[in-house]
Amino acid sequence: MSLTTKEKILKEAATLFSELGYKATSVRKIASKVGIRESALYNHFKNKEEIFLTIADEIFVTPIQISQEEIEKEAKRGKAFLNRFVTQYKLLTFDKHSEKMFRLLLIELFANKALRERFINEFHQKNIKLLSQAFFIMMQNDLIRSNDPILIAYEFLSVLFYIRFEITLLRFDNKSTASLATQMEKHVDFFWESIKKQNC
Amino acid sequence: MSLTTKEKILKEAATLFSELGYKATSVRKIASKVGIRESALYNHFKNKEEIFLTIADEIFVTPIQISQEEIEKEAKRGKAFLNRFVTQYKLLTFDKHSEKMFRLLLIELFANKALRERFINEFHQKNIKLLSQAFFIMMQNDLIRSNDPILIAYEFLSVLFYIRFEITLLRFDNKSTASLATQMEKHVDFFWESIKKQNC
DNA sequence: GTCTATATCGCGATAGAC
DNA sequence: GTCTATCGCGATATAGAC
Repeated sequence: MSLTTKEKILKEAATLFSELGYKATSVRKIASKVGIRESALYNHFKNKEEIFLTIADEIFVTPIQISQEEIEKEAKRGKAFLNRFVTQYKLLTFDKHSEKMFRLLLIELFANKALRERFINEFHQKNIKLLSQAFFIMMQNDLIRSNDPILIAYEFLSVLFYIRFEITLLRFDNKSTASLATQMEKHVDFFWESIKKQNC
Repeated sequence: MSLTTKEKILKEAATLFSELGYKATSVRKIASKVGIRESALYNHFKNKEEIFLTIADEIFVTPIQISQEEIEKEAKRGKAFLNRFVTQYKLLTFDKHSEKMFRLLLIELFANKALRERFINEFHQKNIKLLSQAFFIMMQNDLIRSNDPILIAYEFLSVLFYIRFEITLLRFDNKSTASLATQMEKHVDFFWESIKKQNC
């Protein structure tokens, strides 16, 4: 619990940036929350931007990773793979720090081209690639009906993102997200029924 | 093409707000684009916030409306209703002004509580209500399998929103959205196959 | 490493001449 | 209705004492 001044700065700045955005967060406010003067802050960081960039790097640090081998193994299990994916997506959505970083990303998305590109690559493309690989394997194993794996991946991911987006909005105003917490599981059930091989 | 000064202010301010956000758009920049001094601007608006609020009102002005009667009539046509809905959603997504207003909404969403509430009500709830009514009618008419209409509405809308979100991001950097333009139609096809009554 | 003091800037907004 | 001039403020950032 005993943080260095530098760590305290990053902690308070992350909170402020993720609530007010880059521009509206002043060096003054950060210093005030830390309990030091603005000038003292410049002993730890070159300028405001350096503080922001240090924090922004965390946005794309995903604690959860699935290896290529795991995809191939897990995808053969069909719906169980989707459930596992959603469980991890839910953890990210409800984890306090991940929530903060996701909000920061959304707030700064149109102000920062680098963030936009990393969003497309790491939040969209990476997930689409992973999911379409899994759906392709499910088709090979005759678990789901034949279709474009990328289209299916798109359909599956979109709903999760939308729910996360809504949850992030509601939580910012301390509103209840109870109904949305189960929405992701309902999505897996509905989706699996849509794509699975029919036996009729 | 001959705009009054007040109209010019609104036009230039809308562009700036939708690119930089409220805070980063200065009265100075607006006046400069219009071709007048800042002080002259105050002859038309009380202050910066009044300009913003005038523009923000447009965000929720939807040119397209479907009446209750039309829903009941159109929903009976099943997939044709979904195609019509998506056609209108696509028009909004690719219309220059609507795109600008949507971006403004996304940029200011976490800075403005009123916008968040109107987003939930008018972009989410309103569409979910309309769609779930339509799906309910489709179930009554035995066009689609029995299920929770709200769940299905959620699944249908989420994908459209996600595609619109991505298109808005890509267009901001003048990147191609060609593949996404057809993605919405593919969504209808995929979705209809998922929910329609099977005859097997 | 923190402080006080200060430089410099851009911001929103107003007063008053034309 | 537009201009010049100006005010007061809060912002980022630096210099130099302790």
